[in-house]
Amino acid sequence: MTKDKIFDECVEYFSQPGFKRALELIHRKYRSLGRFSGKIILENPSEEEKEALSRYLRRVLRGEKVVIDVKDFAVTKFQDTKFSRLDFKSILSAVLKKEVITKKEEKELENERVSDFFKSLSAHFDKDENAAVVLNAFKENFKSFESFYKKYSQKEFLEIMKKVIEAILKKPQSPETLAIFATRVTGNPHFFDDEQDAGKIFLKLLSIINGREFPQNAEEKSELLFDNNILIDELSNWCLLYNIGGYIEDGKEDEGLKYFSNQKKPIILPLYTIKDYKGFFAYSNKLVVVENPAVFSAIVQRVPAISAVCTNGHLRLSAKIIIGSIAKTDIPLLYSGDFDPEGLLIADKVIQNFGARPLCMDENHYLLALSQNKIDERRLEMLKNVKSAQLQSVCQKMKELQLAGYQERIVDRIVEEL
DNA sequence: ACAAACGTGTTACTAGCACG
DNA sequence: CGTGCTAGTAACACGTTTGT
Repeated sequence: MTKDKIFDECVEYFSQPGFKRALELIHRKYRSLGRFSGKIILENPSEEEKEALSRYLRRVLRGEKVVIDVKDFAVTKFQDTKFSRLDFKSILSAVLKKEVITKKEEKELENERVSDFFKSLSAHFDKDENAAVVLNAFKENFKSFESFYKKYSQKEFLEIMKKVIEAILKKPQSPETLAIFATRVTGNPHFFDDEQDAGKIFLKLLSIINGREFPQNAEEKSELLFDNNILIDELSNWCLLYNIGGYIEDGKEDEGLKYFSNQKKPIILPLYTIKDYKGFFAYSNKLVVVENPAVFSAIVQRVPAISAVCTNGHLRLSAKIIIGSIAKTDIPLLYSGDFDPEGLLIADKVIQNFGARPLCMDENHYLLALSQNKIDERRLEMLKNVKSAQLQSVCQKMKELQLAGYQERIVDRIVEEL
């Protein structure tokens, strides 16, 4: 009889249904121990199982529980069969139709696969020193990319990573929109869109290389990309300005903004336009920042000499760039917003980031601005994120009253202060 | 003595909700 | 309709316990 024939015969023998459960358990034991030892326990064995196992182990098995010594099963008793020249492990593998390896071997195998992956990736960027830096950052932080690695086949992931790393190496020297940038690098304008995995991976790696946290929201995303000369939402991310000038290059004032200021006309600038300025400044000796466009409008009409920025809700990148730039010119910054959790959170950010002074945002003005609108528990929770000392007392009062207050009601007081 | 299993505490994602 | 928040859940790492 040839070796193959006896192997097949052996597989057939162990494939009988009575062995199935026992062999599965033996397989599990081997995975954890790395050898055939220990005990397995079959609860409630069927007659079929008892019969098959009794015959093989040459002892009578009965009762609700069958305990089998794995070493006895796989080594001692196996030696006594006519299959003794065969390897029990390969038989087990053939019967269960799966690999018989330990957890440790499994890990090592996986590590090897990952290391092969890195090798192929490095090979693609052969001798490029800049790439080596990026590759290193990727390797060292591989953990945070593992979910993507698992999601794709190695080949697919390799292709994605090639493009992502290429993109980082080719990031623009002067501002460029994401769609144009993606087309330049990959031929596909949507390749790095942030709902795509490639976009997420790109952002992740970019944030690591920039030594930053991964962007938590749309604004942080815009900001990270903007700092790398990539623009998203370049037309929808805008900011409302009044009496504010800009520098085209150092010291050279922009005539366009100057014209609108002289005309006392508010204007809206999108990120797309903002990107071309070197800096911004206020024509007035102070800057007032407001959340609400209606209040902005009232202030501009009644105090025409003021310089003003309207954030129109949450602080967006366009407003941050302009306010940040004006803050550097060392003039006082005043902020006024609504008295609700969102409004105080915005105020907190403006105070923390740009050293602004709250304008009419104390407890007294809160009481004047008070409405009947209830604030629920969940929204009140947000108040605990307010860090500024200047806002603590009004936060306290709000938790007490659980009512919102609106800027519109205190426009007169705001105007008086300016 | 060693590795695996278990339990616990922390972190990363996801879904659902309220707001503008 | 998109956004940011919280809370719930899954994944993960660490230290301890258990079994051979």
